[in-house]
Amino acid sequence: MIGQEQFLATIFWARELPPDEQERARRGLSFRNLDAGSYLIHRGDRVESWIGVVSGLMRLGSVTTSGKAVTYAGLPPSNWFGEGSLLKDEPRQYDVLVLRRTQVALLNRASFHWLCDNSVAFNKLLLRLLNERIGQFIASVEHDRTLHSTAKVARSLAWLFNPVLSPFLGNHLDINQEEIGLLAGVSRPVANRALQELEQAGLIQNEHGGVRVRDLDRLRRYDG
DNA sequence: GCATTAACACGTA
DNA sequence: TACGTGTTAATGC
Repeated sequence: MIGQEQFLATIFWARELPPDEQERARRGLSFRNLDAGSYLIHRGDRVESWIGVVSGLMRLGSVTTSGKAVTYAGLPPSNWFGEGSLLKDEPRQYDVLVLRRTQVALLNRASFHWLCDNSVAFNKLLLRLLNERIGQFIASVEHDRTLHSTAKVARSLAWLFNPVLSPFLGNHLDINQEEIGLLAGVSRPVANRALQELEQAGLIQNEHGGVRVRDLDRLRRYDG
């Protein structure tokens, strides 16, 4: 089992719970290491746990009948997801692809439901995350028709760096231009040009194998 | 027109 | 050396 110190350092919501609930959550946690290119979840899988990204990068999406990959969200470190399927007790609705070597934390189903039934703090946490996701998806529907490639990249980055959904991420992330393209749904050359534009606009700073966000508010609102 | 793929040179870890 | 970046040419929607 994970130690108390590591628990508080790696699980962003740990400190929001009172000590007895922390203990219950800590006992329900386990960890897995995943290789790039593998799938953590396939659509239709049984739901076994609530999942948090400790390190690395994954992509939540699905594959259309014609075989085209569609991205719904990037999953950077400290992002927790999958509560929807747990709450509804239904099979997974999406695929989760591992983009680069990743470690995940798994809160088992029994602990998740115990916290839902007994912890006010945990329910507040879930409400906050769900509310933030609703905002993201509504904004996505609103803009999807009109966005050009640079704006798509800007929005994808802004989503990754959402401080409510990924509070431990800070303003830097190890992610290369190919991976940004995969998240934004554009090719690598287009991602490359978009990143240069966004850098010239002062919104981000490109680093070798990574990105630093300079102005998250403007990045979120960027429309070309 | 703009995007994609494939290929190349170059720089960095 | 292996990987990431920047760019171009050919091609497609």
